[in-house]
Amino acid sequence: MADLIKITMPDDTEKEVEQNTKPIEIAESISPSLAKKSVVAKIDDHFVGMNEGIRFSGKFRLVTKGEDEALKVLRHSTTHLLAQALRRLHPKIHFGVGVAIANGFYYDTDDSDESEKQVAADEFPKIEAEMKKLVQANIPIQHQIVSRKEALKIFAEDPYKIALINDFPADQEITIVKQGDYTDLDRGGLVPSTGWIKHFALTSVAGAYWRGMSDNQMMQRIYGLSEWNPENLEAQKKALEERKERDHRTIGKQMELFFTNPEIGAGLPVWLPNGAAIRRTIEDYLVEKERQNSYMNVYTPVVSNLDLYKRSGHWDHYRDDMFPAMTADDGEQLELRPMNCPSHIEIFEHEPRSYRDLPYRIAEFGQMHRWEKSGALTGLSRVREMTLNDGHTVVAPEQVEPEFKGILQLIRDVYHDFGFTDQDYRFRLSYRDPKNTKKYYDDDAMWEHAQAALKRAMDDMGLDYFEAEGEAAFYGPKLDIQFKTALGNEETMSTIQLDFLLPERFDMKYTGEDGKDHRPVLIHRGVVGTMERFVAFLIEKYKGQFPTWLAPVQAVVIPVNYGAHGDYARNIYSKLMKDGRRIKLDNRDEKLGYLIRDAQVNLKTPYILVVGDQELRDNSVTVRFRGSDQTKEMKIDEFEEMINDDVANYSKGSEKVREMLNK
RNA sequence: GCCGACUUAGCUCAGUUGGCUAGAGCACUUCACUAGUAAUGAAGGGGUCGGAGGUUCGAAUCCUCUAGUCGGCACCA
Repeated sequence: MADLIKITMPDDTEKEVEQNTKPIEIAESISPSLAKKSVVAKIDDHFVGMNEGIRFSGKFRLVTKGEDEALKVLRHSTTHLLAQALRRLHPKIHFGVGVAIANGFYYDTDDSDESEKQVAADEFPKIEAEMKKLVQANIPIQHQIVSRKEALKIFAEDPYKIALINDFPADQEITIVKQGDYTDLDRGGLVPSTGWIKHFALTSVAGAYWRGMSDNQMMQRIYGLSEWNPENLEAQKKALEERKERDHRTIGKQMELFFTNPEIGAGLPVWLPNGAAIRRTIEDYLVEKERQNSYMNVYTPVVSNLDLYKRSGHWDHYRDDMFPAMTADDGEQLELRPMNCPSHIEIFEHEPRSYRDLPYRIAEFGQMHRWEKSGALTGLSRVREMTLNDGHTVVAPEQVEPEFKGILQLIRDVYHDFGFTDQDYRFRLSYRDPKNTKKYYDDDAMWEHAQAALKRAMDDMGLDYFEAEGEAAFYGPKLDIQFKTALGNEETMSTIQLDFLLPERFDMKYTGEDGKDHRPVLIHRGVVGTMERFVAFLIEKYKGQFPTWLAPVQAVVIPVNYGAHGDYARNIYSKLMKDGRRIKLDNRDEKLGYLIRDAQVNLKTPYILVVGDQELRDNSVTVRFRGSDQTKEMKIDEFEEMINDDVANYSKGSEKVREMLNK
């Protein structure tokens, strides 16, 4: 007779069942519909397949369709389905690690034992067809525990699996999963049979280093989607297409914002007039905001003596990512700056400083040059020349926390003006990697102290954050503000970095109240990171439909008939331009509908001003707001008041504008 | 940098297995239309097919190298 085990149901009732009872039996005893939608079971944190025996007592739970965890199980199961199909088509193919990810799954493959060509996307239809056959066959999926020796034997032909097994701790139980003729190493969390996997698609293939280490062999990572129902799969595919419509590279072309070309050089973007208008608006806004917060705006050279970066440590840490130094005739070595903190330190050091000068705040919109690896370059998000919204404040040690809070407040004020909410971002405290302290400034006490100070400040402000080891700069820990982009990536928007190292390196000091020299702390901060990345972010966020205050062209003036109304249109154009608005006069000899369409679709301008006989007579314009087909005739002064108000409050009143038009 | 794919007019894309002066739509120019809220009609100009080398009687189509772009990986002060 089998032993009894005790399982605790989700409602806390306890049940005694025979060991090796199958979860499906328990589910069926509760209700057939539950059994039908249960994907897998869990005992405590361990997965048990629906048709596998429960071995231990513990908390019992069924994972059912509709839960996020069930979707992960499905996607994880799809990796095995893919592998089985691939093994049939490529008998000698090897597999690395396959996992479920946010929108789907991937599996790393290596077919180099079989052919010179790795699996490529043109084979997807064939692979998908093979996967469908396996689904049709509804092959059971069963786990089994094996000894290390058995496992090594089973996977003797699979070098990557052997490597995984050899890295398992000695006491780890090894489980494998059998799916017909296919066997994989697996911890559990799979659907009962291949028939459960119905709606999937392979999407792309890309290189990926084995175990994520660039010294290792490169494998082919096959990405795919997998969903419970066809609607979700279609929605996923559609989302992939919509990404392209939002992509700043696509919109950048359409709206003529910027370009790059090989003649100028890879990763060196050129800002066209429309893009430059957006950027200039943001720069002007931020310089003014910084001024209000007691920052002094400065300019420092784009090239500096290389010794400056040797002294700062940048040369040691980032030499490979810096442009090669230029050597002048007289032997002086000049370096395109990758950062401007050393120059800002020189500004602080330019005169003796007193404690009365602190916090000493300077800021600069400066162009930085970094030798980004060719494979990393992408549109405006990753470039070799970028304009950094950089600022440095020099503080006494006891001022670190209040200054940190002040900077964070400035950042949040800016977010408010741009209409970002706390749903858009999360705070990351970035610490050094405790396992690899060699990468960083060598002073354990400093690190402990600084990391604790950041944490304390965040706790004081009552802000939620997460902690990330290994993300710190070499000179100190930092707060990074991570934004979710419209395309679903996460990137650093703002950063506040504590630095105890550079003040040492540059022997920074100020005279204290006691008349003695003291060592200050340097805080690096960026409110919007680089202009390139920030504008790319905004393009994607707004899908090119910039709020009026940022729009490259805030209104287009369209004469009904250029011959008859062109002069009047030009007058309106000139008046609004003179008053500070960005206006385009469309002087093409085209029909009204055509010009309106062009302004809406391509320029995505907020306001269209149509003028014809009637407007000429009334000294007015007929206004149409982007996204609405309502029009309203108003006096020019009236319109000007409206658009100026729109700009002045960072377009937060654009709802009001629409209401006005709808009257 | 690494793996893979791609690269044809300003833009978006066609161009069968290599074979006649390389195509379309949009954009641009010109002409006609006194044009009222998401594309008026007609005509015209524009590319040697990313670059270099090679195979061939013949290459946008095949091969090699190179540059750039895209999808990822690694990197990201």
